[in-house]
Parts: sequence; structure tokens; C-alpha cells
Amino acid sequence: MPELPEVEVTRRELAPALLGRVIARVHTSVPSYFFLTPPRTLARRLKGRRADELQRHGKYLLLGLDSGARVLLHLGMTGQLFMDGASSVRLLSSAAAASLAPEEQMRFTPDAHTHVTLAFEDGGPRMHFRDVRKFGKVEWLPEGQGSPRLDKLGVDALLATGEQLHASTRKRRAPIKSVLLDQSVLAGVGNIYADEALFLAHVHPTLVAHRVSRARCHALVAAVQRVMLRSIETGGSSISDYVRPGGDDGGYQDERRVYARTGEPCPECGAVIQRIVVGTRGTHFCPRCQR
DNA sequence: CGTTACACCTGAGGGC
DNA sequence: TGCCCTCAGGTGTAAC
Repeated sequence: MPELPEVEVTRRELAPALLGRVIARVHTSVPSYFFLTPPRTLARRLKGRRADELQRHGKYLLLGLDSGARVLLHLGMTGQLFMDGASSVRLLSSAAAASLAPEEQMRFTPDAHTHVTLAFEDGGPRMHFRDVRKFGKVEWLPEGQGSPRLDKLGVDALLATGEQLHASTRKRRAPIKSVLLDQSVLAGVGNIYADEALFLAHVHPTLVAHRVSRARCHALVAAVQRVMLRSIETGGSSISDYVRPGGDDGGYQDERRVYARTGEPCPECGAVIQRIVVGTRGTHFCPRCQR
């Protein structure tokens, strides 16, 4: 699920709930390829560390610790990072939830899909990382060590320029949509925002990348940034699994123009939104607006 | 090097 | 109700 906007909303909401706190206990699920660092090793190294910063690169989060080590986090398709009390936010009015003392707030009960739970020395709300499909990732990065995964990333989509996209597309004959999804070109673009940006820029998803003009590349990057900034404002897209760290749903799913709207009328021209497959990904577009 | 196909894993929803 | 199929917001790898 989560693309750049959902990861950024997660970062912004998780940081104030996490930073400055010292980890007292770590609970994990069993080993799986979700754990790039084995769970017991991860738990041992995290214990006693203070969370000092939370950064984002593309769809990755990096939790910086007082020792200088970092934890790499990726939400995959169904990852959820949230704090204790999150379910009460859904069930109670925010006023009622705010009036509860910390020890009265509902505590989440970790299930088989909860792979990491951090408890803190202050006894306050714990942090949970759930991921049903386990496409997400957790990795311990020792002090001073980089990560091949991070090194492969291109410029963050929010910081990219049209010139950079234009340069990256010159030798590519793949569909422009596939290049937008390539994390070594624009880090953070996923299936929803690729479809939405192509629609806003009026570019057909299967257009061969090196045939996209400089002006179209500029329009595409502007469209990517416009939809992502608006999505961040509304809390991201909650289509099936994504929840914010406080337990609320995002709001951008209500503003989608084409993604998962097959058969519905185009919001600009009324033509029927089509679904095709581009590079194995479901792709939604308006056959009249995007040529 | 670029491109494509597929594997990884679980669950929801549709058709019969 | 049950079974079988397709689909899902991502990414790493192998093979051409």
C-alpha cells in the first residue's frame, strides 16, 4: 500500500510519539524474510537504545538511535506502524480519547501479524509494526554503515526536477509508467500516484519513455509532487490496510481521479476509465484525456 | 545495461 | 457453504 505520502505521514506522526524515549523491551514474531536482521538479534541490539530521529528516503524509514546505529523500515504492501491507543482513536471521539489517562488508553494486543513491538522505560504507549503479507522489511544498520537498498534509490520524488526525469528517460524504451515506478529514478512513486500523475499530466501510461518530451517530463514531475503533497495534507490513502500511527484513516482515497475507478466516468471528460496491465501492474487511465 | 516474468505471502471478493 | 479464480498500495532476482 504505502507509497511516499503514506510513509511521510507515518514519519510525521510517529516521530513525536517515539523520539527521546528509551526502549526497554522488544517483542518480535518468528524469523521470516521480513527480518533482514534476525528477530532475536534485532531485539538484543535495540534494548536500552534511545530513539533520536526518524528520517525518510523514498518509501524507507530510518530510525536513528543514540548509539549512531539505525533501523531501516519498509512497509511493503500491508505494513502498519502505530502506537498503543490507536484502536481507541477509532472507537471513541477524539475528546473522549484525550481525556483518558495513559494507563487507561486501550492497549493493542499483538497478533500473529505483529512482527515488532517496542515497549519503553517510561511505561507509555508501545509502538507496533504489523504486516500481514510480510513484504515489509526491518534491518539493523550498525553505526557508520550504509545500505545497498538505500544506495540504489534515485532522487526523492518530492525533491526531483523535470530535468532529472527527462535525463533518466532518454535511453529507456520501457513504458513511461514503468520508469515512474523505478525507485532508482524517482524514489517514492508507487502505483496509485503513478496513475494519478499520468492522468493529471495527460500522458498515456504505455508511452515509450524516451519519447516523452522535456515539457511532458516537467509536467509529470509537477503532477507527481502535486498529488503527493495533497495526499500528505489529507493523511495519505487508506484503501485497505494503511492506517496512520494514531489509528485514523487517511483521506486521499476520496480524491483519487482514476486509480481503482475502472468503469467510472473520467472526472474531466466523462469517458469511461479503463484498466490495463503495464509491466505486471494494474493501470488506470482515461482513454480520451491521455493519448 | 535494460527489460520482462515471476516469486515472495496472506486475505478479500466474485462467480458458480 | 465451499471451492477456485483474480486481485492487491512493493521489490529482488533470474534470464533474455
